[in-house]
Amino acid sequence: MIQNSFTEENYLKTIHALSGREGVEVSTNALAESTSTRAASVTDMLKKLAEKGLINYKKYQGVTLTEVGEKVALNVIRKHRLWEVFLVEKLGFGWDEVHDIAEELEHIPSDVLVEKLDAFLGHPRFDPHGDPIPDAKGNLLDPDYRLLTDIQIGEKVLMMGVLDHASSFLQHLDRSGITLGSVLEVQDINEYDKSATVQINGERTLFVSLEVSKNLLVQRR
Amino acid sequence: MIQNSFTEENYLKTIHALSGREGVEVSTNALAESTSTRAASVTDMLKKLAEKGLINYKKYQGVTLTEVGEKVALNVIRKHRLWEVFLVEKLGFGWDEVHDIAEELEHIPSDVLVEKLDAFLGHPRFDPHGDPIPDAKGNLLDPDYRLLTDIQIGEKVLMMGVLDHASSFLQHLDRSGITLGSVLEVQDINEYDKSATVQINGERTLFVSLEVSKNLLVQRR
DNA sequence: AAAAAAATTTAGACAAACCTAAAAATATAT
DNA sequence: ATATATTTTTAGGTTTGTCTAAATTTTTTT
Ligand SMILES: [Mn+2]
Ligand SMILES: [Mn+2]
Ligand SMILES: [Mn+2]
Ligand SMILES: [Mn+2]
Repeated sequence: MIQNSFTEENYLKTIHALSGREGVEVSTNALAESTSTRAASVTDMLKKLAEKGLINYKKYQGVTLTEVGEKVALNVIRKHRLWEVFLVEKLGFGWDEVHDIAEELEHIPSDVLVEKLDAFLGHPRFDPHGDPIPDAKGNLLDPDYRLLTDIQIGEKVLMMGVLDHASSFLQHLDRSGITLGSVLEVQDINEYDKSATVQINGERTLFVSLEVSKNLLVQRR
Repeated sequence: MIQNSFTEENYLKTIHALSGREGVEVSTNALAESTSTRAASVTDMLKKLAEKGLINYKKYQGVTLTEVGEKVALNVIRKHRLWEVFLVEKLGFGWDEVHDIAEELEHIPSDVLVEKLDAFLGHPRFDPHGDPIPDAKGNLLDPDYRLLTDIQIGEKVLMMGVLDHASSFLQHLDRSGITLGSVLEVQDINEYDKSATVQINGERTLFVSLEVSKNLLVQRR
């Protein structure tokens, strides 16, 4: 098996993220934006990845992952999320502190390591942010969560994940006492600013701004 | 704090290893040999490391680590050995399987990560090969072990570590049933080939070749 | 359908870490 | 003390992943 570089893996992961589940074409500029590089650099890399058979690329047409590229991307994502579980569950990091470290750990190349880590963690299905962890074969769950903004007054939902992974957002949730698994009941929605009054675990009530609601993934129970 | 590259860290670690505890000058060729590069490449890197104040370098005179360089090297060694403990103790790897993976993990840059890992492992003082783990301040124990070749007939010693870290050697020890902590009693030494008859934990006796004796670190009890 | 704007690619460079071949310095042998 | 051998450095290139500026293609507007 040929080794992909750190950088190549990051491009594949980014293409996967921007491509969405429908596998839509990703533009050069979108990739430049996401990878904090210039469009010209992206073009260079796309040529190389196409050469290696990891992406489908036709000049000016955007890119999608090939089957092989998808496999590689999902394996990197698997490692990222497993390491995040390790950092939170075993080392006691906060969910707001683990992304950057996992960003490095995800490139450690050893299949045995990943499988042993997975077993050590008890084969977790979700990472600390509620994102599903692909299995060793590259199967990725697609839990159909909805946003808190889509929930009607009176409904009770489970907090299942976040759209925004920024540590500032996660820390805000910590201060609000909203964690994965919290039961949220929408008691009222303000007409003017769409902020919601939400009861948490049948206890405290809390005002949740639209900005926050838009980034909370929840599930009906 | 300025970041050193993966490669720079490996050079510093190698200089530390070749420099020994006396901090003797390391030659360009020795570094080329150890890093599997050419002397010309080593010279390039030495210039850069000297520029950064990590080594003392005068053309043609060999190199030593500066205080700062030593700190960096010891921190990399600390991370390497802690990760090896993790891989063996927590993930169930054999001591013959962990070196290459730790070689990658040792470059993950996060002081908090190292300290949390250290705590999670219970502040181990030695790695799976018996090598002492530097503390957070860069203090490194210097246990004065001796080689099994220096032990007289009739003496009982504790197996404390290995000089050779090659997996082939470690696997040979596994097959012989010699592990860290084994009590070894030298019962006889063959005049001709210096092979030893050794009793392990007061049980089985075993023939140990000179090649093996030369690589076993032991301690009088 | 042409013009203007936006997106993308090409051309030409650069830094990091490596290489080979040649030159220079140091060490060893006569 | 010279000659020879060894070690180390310099000179000039290569590859990877990046950059800016210019050229080209595609998209949008008029
Ligand atoms: Mn993450
Ligand atoms: Mn995550
Ligand atoms: Mn090791
Ligand atoms: Mn070790």
